[in-house]
Amino acid sequence: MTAMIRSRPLVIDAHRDRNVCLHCQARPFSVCSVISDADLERLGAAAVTVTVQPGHTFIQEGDPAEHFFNVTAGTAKLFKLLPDGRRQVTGFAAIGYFLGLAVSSSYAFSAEALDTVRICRFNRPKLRALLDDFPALEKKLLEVASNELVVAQEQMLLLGRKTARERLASFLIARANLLPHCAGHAPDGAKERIHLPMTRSDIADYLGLTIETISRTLSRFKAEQLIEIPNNAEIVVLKHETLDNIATGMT
Amino acid sequence: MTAMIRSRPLVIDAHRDRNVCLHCQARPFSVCSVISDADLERLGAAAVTVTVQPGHTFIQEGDPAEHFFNVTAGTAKLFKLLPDGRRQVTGFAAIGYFLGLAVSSSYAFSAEALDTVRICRFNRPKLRALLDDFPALEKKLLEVASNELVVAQEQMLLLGRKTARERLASFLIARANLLPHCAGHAPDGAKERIHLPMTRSDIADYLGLTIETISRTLSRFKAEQLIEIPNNAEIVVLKHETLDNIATGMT
DNA sequence: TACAGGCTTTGATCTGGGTCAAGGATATAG
DNA sequence: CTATATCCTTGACCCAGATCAAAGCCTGTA
Repeated sequence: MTAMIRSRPLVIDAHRDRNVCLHCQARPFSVCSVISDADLERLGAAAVTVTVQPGHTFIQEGDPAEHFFNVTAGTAKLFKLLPDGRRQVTGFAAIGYFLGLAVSSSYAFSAEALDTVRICRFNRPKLRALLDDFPALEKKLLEVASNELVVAQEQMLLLGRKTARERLASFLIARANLLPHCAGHAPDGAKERIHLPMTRSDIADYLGLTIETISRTLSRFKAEQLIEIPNNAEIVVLKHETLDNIATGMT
Repeated sequence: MTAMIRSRPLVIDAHRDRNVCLHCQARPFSVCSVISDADLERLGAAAVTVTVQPGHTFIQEGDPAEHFFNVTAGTAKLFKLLPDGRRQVTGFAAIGYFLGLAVSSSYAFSAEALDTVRICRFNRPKLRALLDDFPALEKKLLEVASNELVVAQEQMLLLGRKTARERLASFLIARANLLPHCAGHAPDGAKERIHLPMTRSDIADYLGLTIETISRTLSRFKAEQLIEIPNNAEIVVLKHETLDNIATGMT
């Protein structure tokens, strides 16, 4: 039974709860945080909860953009392809991420689940109605879009002008800053254990490098005692400040 | 007299016309297009018209973001710098461009006028008031931000995964598609004359290359009869389709 | 007409990161 | 426990584009 469900790439959760949003773990991290508790039922009614299995591509670049998504659990990679298969990962969508800003009539990117991903799905008309009814939601989306643009420009600087070493350092620092405690201010002593749900190949495609360069550069960081690599999915940042200096080209 | 004005980097236009917006050349291309004629006076009252001389940096990355701008004439380059001077041009802002989306509390980029640039300047509180009074304006900004994100992701693909040849072809095609007539559908026969207000150095910093590579690649395109270069600020696209195929990696 | 200063082009050489290739670690299936 | 697959690491070598260097070529000034 569970095996059967496991084998299906997309699962639309059967039993709908009118209070899904009220108990949602992702709410404080997402655009939904601007909706008051009183209006949550309205929000929940517009959304469909979907579970995506690891490796499944649930948004295909170029497809008509009928749905918008909010990630409530897991992580997805967002990417664009060239005809010959070259890939650029444009970002990773984790809990709270609103998917569907970089969208006109069709999706500008594809999205694939890295692990088991849970999403809230809205169709266009229902989202439109929500935005009309809750101006705060529209304002929040604009704010989120602005932040995404800042991040995108930072990534252009990385892709256009940084060395492999600087790119990896930037990536590790950005990941470390996602951690709840004292973002961006960890001293060189404190150990920060960061989780990497993506493969080396995904990191390479995100940073405009190859897996070999990722591997070599991480090995070098390890040799320099800047990081530890307990396993492939985790990295311990030993010297946050030093890595931060490398990331910003101050070396 | 004119010489004196020329020497000042920023000129705030003295004689304010309450109907500035009504006769604005940039309106059809800008976010202001969603404001009805009846409300135009309100819009004009919130804006200050400013002229920026070529070469002047009128937005400095990191400065507190007190103003938002709308370009009404000329072109500016938007860029980010690394401490050692490496530069990434993240875009070019021409007529109708709204400056201030990639902004949190401080500017995420610098902006420098390439030629004489005219801008409408809004301060934060006044823009906030306009957005509250005209929800259509907020919706329009979200739409514009979405489009910018699509463009930004396309640029990440270019910077992360395209060859020098593909980058230049992409740039020329994007410029050609800015031309009013039949965007994106010019046959290989038709001549499209594109204007380049920026230097080779700016193009290099936009495409993550060096001026030498820009120059060599353009020379090669010329030798292959794909383009003509009547002067440094203009390029005639002879084979749009062929360049488009190069741009998308289909070669 | 000459000269200065800033772009741009072109050539020669170098190198960071890509490509190719071999092995090692982990994981899931049988 | 072994087989097969997938991912990761490391080494040897190569090349697209960077760097270094030297002319051209405008445009404005006098």
